[in-house]
Amino acid sequence: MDKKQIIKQLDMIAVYLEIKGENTFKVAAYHRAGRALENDPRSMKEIDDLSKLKGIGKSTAQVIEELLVHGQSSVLDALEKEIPRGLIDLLRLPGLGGKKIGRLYRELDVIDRDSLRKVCEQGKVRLLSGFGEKTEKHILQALSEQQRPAELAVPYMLELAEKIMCILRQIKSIKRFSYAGSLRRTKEKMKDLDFVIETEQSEQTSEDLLTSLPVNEVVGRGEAKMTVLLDDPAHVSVDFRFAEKKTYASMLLHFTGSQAHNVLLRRLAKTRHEKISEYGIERSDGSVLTFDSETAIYNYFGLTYIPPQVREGKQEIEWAQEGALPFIKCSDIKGDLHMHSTWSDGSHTIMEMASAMRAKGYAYACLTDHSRSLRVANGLSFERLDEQISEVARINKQFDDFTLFSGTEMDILPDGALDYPDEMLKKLDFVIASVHSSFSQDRRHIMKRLENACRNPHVRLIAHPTGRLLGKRRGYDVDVEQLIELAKETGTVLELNASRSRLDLSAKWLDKVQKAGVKIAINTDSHSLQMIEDMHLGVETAIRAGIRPENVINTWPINRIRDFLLQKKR
DNA sequence: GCCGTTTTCGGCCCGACTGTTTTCAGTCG
Repeated sequence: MDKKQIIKQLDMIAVYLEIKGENTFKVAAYHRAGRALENDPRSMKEIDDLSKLKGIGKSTAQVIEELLVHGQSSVLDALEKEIPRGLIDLLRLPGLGGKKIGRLYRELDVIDRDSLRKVCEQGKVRLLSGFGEKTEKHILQALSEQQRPAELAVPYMLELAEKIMCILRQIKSIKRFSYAGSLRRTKEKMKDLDFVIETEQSEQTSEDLLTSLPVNEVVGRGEAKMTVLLDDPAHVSVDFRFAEKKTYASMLLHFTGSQAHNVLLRRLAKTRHEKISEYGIERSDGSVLTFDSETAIYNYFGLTYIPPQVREGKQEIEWAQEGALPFIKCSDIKGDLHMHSTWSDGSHTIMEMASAMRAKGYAYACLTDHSRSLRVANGLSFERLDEQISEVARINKQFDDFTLFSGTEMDILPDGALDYPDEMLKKLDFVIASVHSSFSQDRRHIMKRLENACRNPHVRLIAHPTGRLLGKRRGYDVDVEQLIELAKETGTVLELNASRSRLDLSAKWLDKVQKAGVKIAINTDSHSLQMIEDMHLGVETAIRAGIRPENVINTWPINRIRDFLLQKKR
């Protein structure tokens, strides 16, 4: 049994114990044992003494040992025999937790959704002490509603968040605001949206929000927060937390999370006989400190600033105790090496794109329109590419503080051939190769195509290496580890495509890319002026993977990039 | 169930909101 499976079994034990009404700390202990395994970088084989891990003691170590040796756990087996499986599903219903489900099971013989619906319809639930008519009604409602997808992808959620932010900017009682939660941590998927809002009149603000937002249902509303379900197709849940000026930073820190990170911070506070909450830091004498920024809060604890993307409750506190985290920042980016113009499928002219890149403060950018075979994108013929090279040279003359490179995003054709011959490619400053067709080929064919591209002396970068579209399609069957090896061997750069719909490669792979010593380029693949702004999503994804700026070629100054492009590949 | 530079026993992260209750438990994040 591998680590993932073992963690799942530990979490299952915790869930069963929760329904059994066990001590919540015992329940948490099983979850914590799972997290301890998850956060340890070693494989199960490499971990010799389980109980040495913090969070794993005698009992949980025994359960894990048993799972490793026999593939099953007597503790879990006993729980499965004792407690009906259908109850697990009920935990997903909002408002129902282990305690209530346990009582429904013991007192009304509820074992699954159907039996729960029956006792609700019979009016039996409202008779239990601690339950009432409203609870019964809410359960019935939850049962009848279709299960929403557990998590939605970042492109959908970010667009929704942007619409909400437009509305927040119009509301007069709002002094400032920020999105928080998973979106601020740049997770690829998330369950809901969180906003922290500074206001002196929270009552008025929530009133204004309700009149201007497309709201389907108000889930909860109080002085300090409001939760609504939006009227979008997915009925996304949005939390608004209201803060005063002096608590804003603490509120933002708290609601950016993650939960696991907050737990680490609270434990750290506790060792200093202090208490941290969304309202500030309470010292041992009872006085409460507030802060102007998240940085000030971290510094108070002797930590350097921790970017949201690494606040996952792993080793980030220890790293920040040792000194500044050496990860890339948005301000490190000096250029964007992948963009399109009206010459292929972009919406803006070469001049418009170049000017926008320059206005963003970049020292350089590279125009990479599509190649001839990509007809749907109006790919450039040999003649048009020649023309474009001249046009780029002309435009380039108009800048003295900005360089526009001439490039291409060339298709790797289904048979593995490249879309332009070498004589064409050598005229260009920068050649990107990517897969845009025959996604359903098997792994062997896909890898052969990528290998051909890597081995071409002119191809400097493989764009969006897996071809995935977040929330839409999985991408093609690529062996990323083998691709990293190929990139290393041939001196090819791998892209982190910063477009919100891609974020490809993902943080998980980027970590391996950096460890292999392969260089990365973070590019927006912009097809419009607006898309240029997605660069921060790429940088944030890189931060999640712990990428250092020196390993990202578009952090390099113009001279170094120019040298790099002039040099032959390895 | 886990843990110990306050502790081998008695804690375990903190607060908002709802629905049930007349002071609080359960759920959620």
